[in-house]
Amino acid sequence: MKKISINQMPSHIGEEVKLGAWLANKRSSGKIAFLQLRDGTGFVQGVVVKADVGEEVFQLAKSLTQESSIYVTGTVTEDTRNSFGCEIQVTSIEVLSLAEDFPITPKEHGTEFLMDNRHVWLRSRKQHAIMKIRNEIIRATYEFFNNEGFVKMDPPILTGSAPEGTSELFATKYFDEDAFLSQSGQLYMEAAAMAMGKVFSFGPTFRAEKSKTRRHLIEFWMIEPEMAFVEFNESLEVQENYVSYIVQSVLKNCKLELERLGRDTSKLEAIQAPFPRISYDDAIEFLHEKGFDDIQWGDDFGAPHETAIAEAYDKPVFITHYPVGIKPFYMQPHPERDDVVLCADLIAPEGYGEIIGGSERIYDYDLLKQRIQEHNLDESAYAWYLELRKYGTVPHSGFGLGLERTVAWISGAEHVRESIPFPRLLNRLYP
RNA sequence: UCCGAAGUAGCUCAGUGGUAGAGCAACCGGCUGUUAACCGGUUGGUCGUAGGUUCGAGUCCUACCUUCGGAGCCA
Repeated sequence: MKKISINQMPSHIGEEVKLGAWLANKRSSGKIAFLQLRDGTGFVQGVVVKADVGEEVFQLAKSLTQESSIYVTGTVTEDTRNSFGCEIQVTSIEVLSLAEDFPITPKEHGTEFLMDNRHVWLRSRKQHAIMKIRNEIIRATYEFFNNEGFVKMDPPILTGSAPEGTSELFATKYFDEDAFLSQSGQLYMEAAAMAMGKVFSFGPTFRAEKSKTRRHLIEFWMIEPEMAFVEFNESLEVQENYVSYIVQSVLKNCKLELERLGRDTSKLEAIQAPFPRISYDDAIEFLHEKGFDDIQWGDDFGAPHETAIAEAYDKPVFITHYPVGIKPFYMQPHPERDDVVLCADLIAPEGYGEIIGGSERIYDYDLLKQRIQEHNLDESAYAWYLELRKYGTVPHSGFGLGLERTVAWISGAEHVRESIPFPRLLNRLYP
């Protein structure tokens, strides 16, 4: 008899098969029992009919506890009453381990309890669906950048200096030296782009910020492409094509998961390049028209401002050309204005906030050196970065996409803590 | 760091100065198509911690702790 996984069942209808599974839940009456089975690849219902299996197997089925691990043998049948399309008519059950007192019952739970039990919360249908969507976004990311001729290059995680000096860093020791966990691989990716042309990284990022919102994690994953000979507007096109690609990939390959999450897929279907662009200048004017009198030209947007702008569109929107004073030192100035830079943030719809920040980078040696001095940065730490502008400098652009915010948006999760397997939050280092 | 809310059974909550409650989970029983199944029964408590007011405090007061939501900052 063939041992298969749940996701293979639709192509084995009518056959007798064996499944390794956990019992997610069960319902039973005097003569029939329904076992909700899961094996990681999917969820399926097992039907145990007393008249067919006999007293012994039936009593065994009724005695199973939530999350017990079993081997189930039975015949795969078609069933159109559920969206998966099949069931298994159980003939025998082998108990591998009888679970006791599984903490997450089929009832509501509070956030703290669920987070304390994250190691087993991941087994639930909703969390499983979000993790599958996260995986699909990662898979589509590799596919997109490979198709576009990018090379994956990995920047270091341990660094010796603060790349931007703005956010707080996690400090650690590197033998006798001070070291910090990476908060962005960007500067290294610029060096990589000068070697390989178009590159992208995908790795963890650490920010010791005391942020406590649904959009913030202390440790999160970022995709950072960097492209030589690519100017500002060309970079925006890559960004909108990339975001469209991952959304459409999820729609195509995660139908069951989106359904299980109750996601409104019509909103995702609309996510097709090109995306609207609004300049910082126009955004300020727009906000004033909307009655926001708490922001002036030169201020950075707060969360309510971003949300108000995003609500005006049914696609992600680029906010471009921010004032030079509220952006990092490495951004290329506008060719005709010295008060704004060639940068753009991409704001996701439905209040999920900024998912991409990007810019064209300064490629003139003297200007970059001047900016490093203006920002009071340690010149010796940036010597290698500055040198990139000495040896055949070229226009280049890049951006960073926050994976968890993107996962939260596409899956409709209310908080980024559900879009990463083991979230690191302000007061959360366990499990 | 600031603003707001909340801590009562394993979990989710009710209890508004006078005997500590319900649903779910667990356990026992019933039920042939259930979908957070349903029905009956049983078990289960240092009411976040410390102090105070009161004849009497889960309830009122003070301090502290923890969690949640938001702000700032950012992806």
